[in-house]
Amino acid sequence: MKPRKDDRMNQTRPQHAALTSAAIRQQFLDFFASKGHRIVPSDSLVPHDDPTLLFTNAGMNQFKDIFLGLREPETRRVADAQKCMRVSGKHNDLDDVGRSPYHHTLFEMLGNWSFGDYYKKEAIAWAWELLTGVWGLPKERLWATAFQDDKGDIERDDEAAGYWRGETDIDPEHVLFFGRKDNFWEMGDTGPCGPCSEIHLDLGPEACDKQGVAGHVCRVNGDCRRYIELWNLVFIQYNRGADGTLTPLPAKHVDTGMGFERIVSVLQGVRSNYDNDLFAPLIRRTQALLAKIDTGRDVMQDLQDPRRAVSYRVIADHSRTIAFLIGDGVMPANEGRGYVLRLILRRAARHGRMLGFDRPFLADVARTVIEMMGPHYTELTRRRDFILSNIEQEEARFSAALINGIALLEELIAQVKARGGDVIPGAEAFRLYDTHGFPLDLTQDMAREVGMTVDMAGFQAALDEQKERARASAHFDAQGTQDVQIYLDLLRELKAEGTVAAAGVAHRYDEDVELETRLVALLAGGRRVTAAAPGDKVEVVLPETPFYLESGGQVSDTGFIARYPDWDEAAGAKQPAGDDEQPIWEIRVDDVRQPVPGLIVHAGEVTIGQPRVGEECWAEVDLERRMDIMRNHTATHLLHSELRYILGEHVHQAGSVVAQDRLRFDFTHPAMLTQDELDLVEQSVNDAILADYPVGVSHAKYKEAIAEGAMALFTEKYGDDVRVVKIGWDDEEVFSRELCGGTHVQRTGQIAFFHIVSEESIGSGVRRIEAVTGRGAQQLAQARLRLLDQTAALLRVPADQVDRAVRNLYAEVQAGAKELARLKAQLALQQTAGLAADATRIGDVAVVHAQVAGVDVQTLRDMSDHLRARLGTSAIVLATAVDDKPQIIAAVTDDLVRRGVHAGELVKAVARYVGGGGGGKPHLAQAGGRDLSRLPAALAQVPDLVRQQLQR
RNA sequence: GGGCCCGUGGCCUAGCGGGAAGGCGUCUCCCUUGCACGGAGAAGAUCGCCGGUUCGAAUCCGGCCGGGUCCA
Repeated sequence: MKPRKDDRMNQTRPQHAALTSAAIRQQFLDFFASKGHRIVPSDSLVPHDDPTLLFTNAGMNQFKDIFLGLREPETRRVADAQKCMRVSGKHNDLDDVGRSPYHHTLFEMLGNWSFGDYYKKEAIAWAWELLTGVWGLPKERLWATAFQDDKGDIERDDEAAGYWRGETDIDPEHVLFFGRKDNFWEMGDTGPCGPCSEIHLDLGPEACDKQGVAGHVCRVNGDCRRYIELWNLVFIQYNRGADGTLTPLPAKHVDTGMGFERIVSVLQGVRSNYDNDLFAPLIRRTQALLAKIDTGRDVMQDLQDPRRAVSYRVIADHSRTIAFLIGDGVMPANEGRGYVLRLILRRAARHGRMLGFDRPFLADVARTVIEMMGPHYTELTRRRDFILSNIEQEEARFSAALINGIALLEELIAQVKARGGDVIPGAEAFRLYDTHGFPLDLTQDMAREVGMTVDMAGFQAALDEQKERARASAHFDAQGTQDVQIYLDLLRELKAEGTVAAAGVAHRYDEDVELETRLVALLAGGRRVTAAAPGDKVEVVLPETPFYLESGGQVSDTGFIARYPDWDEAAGAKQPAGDDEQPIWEIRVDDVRQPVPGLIVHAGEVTIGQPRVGEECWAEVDLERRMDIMRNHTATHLLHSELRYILGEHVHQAGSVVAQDRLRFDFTHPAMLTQDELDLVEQSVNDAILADYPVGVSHAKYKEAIAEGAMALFTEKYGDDVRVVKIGWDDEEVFSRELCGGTHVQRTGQIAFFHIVSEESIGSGVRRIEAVTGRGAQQLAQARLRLLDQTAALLRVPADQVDRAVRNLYAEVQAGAKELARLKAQLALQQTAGLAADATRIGDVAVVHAQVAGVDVQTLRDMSDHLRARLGTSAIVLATAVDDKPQIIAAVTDDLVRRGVHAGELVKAVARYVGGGGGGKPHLAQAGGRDLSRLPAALAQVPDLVRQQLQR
């Protein structure tokens, strides 16, 4: 009997039919824990310290520094499940999502790492043990690959192949060699790299999707779906230099990655990832939601329809991505990561609408994502409400964009139809998409409904043009790409000498603001020097430093490094003798940087003398400036706490700057703050200052600190040991508790005063508050009060009555202006009688041409209206002086207009005499000029002009 | 980082170089005991802000603020 498809699939998982994805993940982690690995949490999807990366896209991202030799690992064996995204750049799976069974925007990568510890033998043996021993995959269906250079330059990886044959009981025929494309891994053009060894699974001939294709042969690394890659074991053993040569690394590493969704499908015996228990519940949830809406069909049959099935899959895939991204602090926005989130969210919403959703539904699907994934990715559960409300808001924004777009498109269709066309111009379709965010496929759908098409070539051309423009203007600032190599060498050398500790330059900002130390290295112009002279720009390395290094938004300290004359004298005289003591040499420190982890350099200028490497010296932080910074930093925590209290728990920090003169705090909040809210926030922060809470710094384990409710920044990377800044009394509910490495005042009272300077938007859903404290606030208050006093003096009222005085003054001015206008109008109307009597007669036509004193243009118009009504058939030209410049109004009755008299031409001709121009409608026109003295002569022309026009 | 669109009485919109218009809402009166009833009248606008061009700017140009949207 021929085995049925299902039977065959079952053969690949004989032992664990009921394994859940959560159990599989846990078994992986437990397995490597049993092999001495430390299990670390997944890093954020938002990479820190790596501007080249939009999203975490591989398990090794968080260990990149270790492979590059920039950071020492805390332990040599780790394993984890890392959330990753592939939606941009080299790896872009977005377009395949939903169409292929295994491409996802968000996925988990299971990995185990060795940092200079175990190597190929163990990595191979353990991978085999887990797959065949723990998970019971059939050995005869597994294949292994190893590296053999197709270019013949690099050594063949017989070592790996040998371990496959020697350390496992894999069929030796199943060990194959492949070239660079499949089996050599490089991080970039230069840097660590090495051969890799992959494990593939044969799903059986039925899995082939190229059956019947002429010449197709199923094979490992082939082009069909029969053989799938399960696990990639990378052996990092070389460093590729800038010249392309490979040099063996002293410490060899292992970097492995196994796609979680795929192994779950394999172990659960399903063909498509959308059928495993990571995705299927999301599809079911979507169906259940849809079933509540009258779609006119049985949604339970939807998956039979390939097009609808794609929509369900896209929604399932994207809802995971959306929930995780927002969980990691990414907000829908019009640029960067936020834009990718918006794109994905709107794609999902669009697919929902194609299925028949007529109301927001994504948050409901995301709720299921959180229920499913929350137990392992606890940030989802912690930020549940935040995630859901953000999804709701963005979906609502999308709905608004659609409604607006539909109205615009209907208008456009009507225009095209009016022209007798049936093609919507590409440029117009693009404008809808580009400017109004209206999806192209919707434009096409709506066009089709009325028998029209869209000019796709035109659309594409417009899109290309847009892309070209964006690319042309993208200037990637070559931000002083100093060669890090010099710093790496320097640090290595200093460590070897023992002048700098193995852990790097000791960072003592927490304990001291000045300390006695030694100048261990000097750089000038990017080169190492042994001495420097006044005026030299230098970088100074000390074995330990009291200077704060910019981090967590707090700017670096400035100050001095100096050597004093009493240095070598008797003990006890080592203190700088006082302010008036002239140092032997002095370097002004303007900035503090860390070019490579562990190496802190003080950048500045030599102001006095000639510092020499090896000399002892004092490092002194500018204390006054540091105090200002500390006030601002503690105030930032108070502000954060109050914003959450007053606006709600949805407020999360989205960045901050703590400088000496101001603080800047970015946070998530959907709307502009009202004045009342701002006032309340400001007052509450000041109350907290006056309460004079103690500020304490403690160290804790990350998990414990979070469990106690400490606020952590979304995008920040925290080690296991964290520093917690607590504001409040011990025996009461603490006021604020945040993970923070910065410097703070001891008691909030030292902040003295807090004042908000501005509140603004920096993107949808993110607000920015700038504020001042202490001395800055005092100076600001002084300047403002002075201004107020001056204003009060001008108004001749006490300062506290300035607002009322201005209001009264304004009301008076307005009332006066109104009354003046009324009187002027009255006066002017009284003049119309005289003007009418003086009208020149040209046949049956009355012509009025006169200069009126002390009126405005509006009054002239009113007068002309009256004159026309009074005189009947008439042409009227009235002028006056406004700001010493002539203003002219011409009015003509309708019957005269029909007889060829045109007020616009009339007024234009008159205005020409006074050096101006004008125009208007045939019955009413307006003009102005420059030369008031010629106005009488100009007006005198009017009867002739009217006569000419009548004769035409 | 680069584009594009929008900002007009409390709300929604028209006007896009020469008298700030309409609808909803508010107020007064009339009619009417029902539902978004009908009629007459009134109040309410620094046309987002600041500059520039022009005889003249809600309108054109530039900058800023606020909102929307696409690309990188």
